Amino acid sequence: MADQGARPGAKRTRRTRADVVDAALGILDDQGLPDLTMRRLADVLGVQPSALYWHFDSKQALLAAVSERILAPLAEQAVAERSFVAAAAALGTGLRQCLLAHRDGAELVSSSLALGLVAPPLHDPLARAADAAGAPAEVARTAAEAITHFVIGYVFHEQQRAFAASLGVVGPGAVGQAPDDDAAEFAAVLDLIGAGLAGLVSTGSTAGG
Amino acid sequence: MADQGARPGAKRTRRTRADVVDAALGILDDQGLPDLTMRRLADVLGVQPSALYWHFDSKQALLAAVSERILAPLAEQAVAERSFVAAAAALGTGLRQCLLAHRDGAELVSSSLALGLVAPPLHDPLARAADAAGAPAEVARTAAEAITHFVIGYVFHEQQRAFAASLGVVGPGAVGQAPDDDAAEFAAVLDLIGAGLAGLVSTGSTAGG
DNA sequence: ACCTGAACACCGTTCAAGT
DNA sequence: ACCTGAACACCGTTCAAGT
Repeated sequence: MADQGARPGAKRTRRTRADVVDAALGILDDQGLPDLTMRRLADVLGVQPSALYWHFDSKQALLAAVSERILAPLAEQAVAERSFVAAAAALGTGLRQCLLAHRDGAELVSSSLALGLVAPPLHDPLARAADAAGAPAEVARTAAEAITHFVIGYVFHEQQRAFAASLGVVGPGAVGQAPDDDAAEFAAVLDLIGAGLAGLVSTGSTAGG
Repeated sequence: MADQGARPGAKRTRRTRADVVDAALGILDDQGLPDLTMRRLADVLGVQPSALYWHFDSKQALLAAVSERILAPLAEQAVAERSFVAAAAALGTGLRQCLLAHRDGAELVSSSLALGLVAPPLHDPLARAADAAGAPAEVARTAAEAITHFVIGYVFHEQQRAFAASLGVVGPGAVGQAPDDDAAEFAAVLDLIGAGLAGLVSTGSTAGG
């Protein structure tokens, strides 16, 4: 799925947008986001850097396309959960898994999302879940905000810490956190948000608006 | 506090670490994080770029020092709240205010934090608040994780959206969100987390560990 | 439609040398 | 202790021109 490109004798004559995204995802997974440069990407594709600007307007636009690909599995995820709170938790874990599936996934998606170049991944599915469960739409939006920001922030931290550890860097934030504790801690905090959410669903209104 | 540097006739002979951080913060506020380059910073200080490497080992180390300065007001904030949940909410809003006080504050702090070059800003004060209120330390840690990640993610989004709007960019994520709604929405989600937190405090244990 | 070649205006970092 | 000067190895992007 990602191992095409500079295979010595196999020169494609033409590339498509999807080919470029494939190659970019390959570099991301193998080398990480800092090494995902237009010049390296062009190299892998056997093309001049300027050629990439025929396919994408800018590097940011390219990264947004990669972000969409990373988030794609989430759209296929069934939201047939027994309750709205359960659906929210399932989508939160699903988002985490999408981000963890690719090196620096959280950082990449975070910036595309923040720049508004990619659609918020939880808003639509949670709106549908709320509709199905009879929960108010305003609660769905608040829940989507809370969970999206928390999950991205959390996984960003996870992935950066993994990177720092790979360099042997030990900073003030790296105190005795074993990598296997992450999933448990993540689940704990997600439950925390879910508990608040359960209160909102029964009340039917957000607190600050 | 930030308007010193290339004042034409006023050439300092020597600079201190604090001078460099001052100048960096000035560039950050005036031009934003992408324009905070070692070369521009050297220019403002009337110095060669290489001179900065006497004061800091790397650009990341410099940015960490700037992050610490941005988070400094939080340390002085009194945590004498009536309850643990109230203290958590107050610290969350305090963190948001620190980040909003400087252009691209959330992005900058987020990366320093993720790299472990700066101490997590809420862990210590929340641990003290839990101690004072008789709440378990494990709850304080979970709360700190949830609130820190949420606040940084939220403000990151706020600031990036403000930037995108300043360029006239309209993407799939920028649908009808008035900038004045941010504070209300922020408060709503913070309350959401607080509600879950209240449950935890009475229970005395986190769910996933 | 898809790409080359060459250029423009930048980056962070290192390191010998100066005072 | 603090900084200069010069270099190294890069960046993203534009644009005329080719096929």
